[in-house]
Amino acid sequence: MTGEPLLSGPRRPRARRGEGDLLRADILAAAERLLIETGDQGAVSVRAIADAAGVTPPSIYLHFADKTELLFAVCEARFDDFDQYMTEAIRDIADPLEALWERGRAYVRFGTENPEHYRILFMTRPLPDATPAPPDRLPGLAAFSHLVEDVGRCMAAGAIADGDAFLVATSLWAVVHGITSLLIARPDFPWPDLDRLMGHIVDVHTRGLSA
Amino acid sequence: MTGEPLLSGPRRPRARRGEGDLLRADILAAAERLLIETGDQGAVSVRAIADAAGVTPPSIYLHFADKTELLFAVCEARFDDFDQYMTEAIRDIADPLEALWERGRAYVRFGTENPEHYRILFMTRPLPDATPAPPDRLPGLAAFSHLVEDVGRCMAAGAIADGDAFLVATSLWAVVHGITSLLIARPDFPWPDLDRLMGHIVDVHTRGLSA
DNA sequence: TGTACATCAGTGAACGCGCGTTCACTGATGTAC
DNA sequence: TGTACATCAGTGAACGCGCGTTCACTGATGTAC
Repeated sequence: MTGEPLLSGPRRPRARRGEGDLLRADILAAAERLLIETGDQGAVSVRAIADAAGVTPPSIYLHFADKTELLFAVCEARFDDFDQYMTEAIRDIADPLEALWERGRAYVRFGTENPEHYRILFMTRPLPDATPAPPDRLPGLAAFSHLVEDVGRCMAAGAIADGDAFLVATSLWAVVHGITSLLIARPDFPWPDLDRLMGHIVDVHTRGLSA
Repeated sequence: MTGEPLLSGPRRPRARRGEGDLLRADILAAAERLLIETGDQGAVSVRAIADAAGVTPPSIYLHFADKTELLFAVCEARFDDFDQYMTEAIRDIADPLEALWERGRAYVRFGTENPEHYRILFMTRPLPDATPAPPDRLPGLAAFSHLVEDVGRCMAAGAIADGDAFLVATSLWAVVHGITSLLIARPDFPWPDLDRLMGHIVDVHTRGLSA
């Protein structure tokens, strides 16, 4: 009596000698794909990832010490994407205040279009890795620094009142995160039209932060 | 050879006839206690809840159809607490604008002091219950309605510009939720002093929403 | 050019575990006569 | 007041399952001579 095949998906061809690291990328891609498909971090098991990558579970451990390290690596890659997405979105905007608001809109857009990524990035408990990572390599720090720089530019241009750019950036982050995460976590709420809501928030902050 | 005892905690005395519902309350209390202690919804198993309540796992099913129903019941109770906490906090504040801001501060306080409750209420995916609950019984709606009323009072008093109270309330909710949930999910971030941050946000909104 | 060998990518089977849930049952409690 | 009985709260054991991880291995690939 033969058992079920260990791999239900297509089998991945074995990498050539010296090219073992190719599998690492495939595993990361598979893990991310599963996160998006299932929409549930808890449902993404090592077995499922291995299957999606076309290999057997032990192969995972050739490239990652354990499941935690694997998921952490997925997050790091996503943070980079997120930062790039926002940078791209405001590249051609000359007015610093408009750039700041567009960064906010891009933030909400990325989050709502990639809810599972966003959930991993900002809505889950920090991995119990216990090593709080040196502040200069805190995942997501680059993106936040870019926000602080945008705020600084607005202050320099006199578009918003001079003050603590870090404090202002933190509170703006809270606003866009609040919208994004509530849209993800409470889709059943009778949300007003998103553009209208964002417009209102931009208005309030334009007046509230004006010089 | 005798096995391990099924209950590691103290055994709960059997309820008297007709008082079986007492266990229901004990189970809810135990589930909530575990959520707070472990700080992880996934770590709260039916077995652990039963043990904490001093009964065996099958007893749970005398009172709840399944685990989902049990956790949902816990959430409903928490929503009520949350609403009451905020109502209490602003009871003696006559000025409508000051009451509005204090409601916000109470919101953040409740969330950061009860992070696991808050996580269940607003940071987890809606239970796959699939019944989106009639809007009038949406858990948490009472609390939100009270916020809308506060905003309406501010508009009536001329403390903030007239407009769509629902829209304003939604965006204020997003702000306080943003702060609360980020504080919970990203404690390692170099947060500014919370009072200072809240003060800044209140200032911005006072100016931004002024008539 | 041919062959023995070391290296490397990946496999198959199994481990021990905790999970949600079901089922047949026990034994205390209140009730009817 | 005494006893048989129905009811009810809760138990003990087991179910099948999927999990993360380990271990000894296989077989293809490149290299040294």
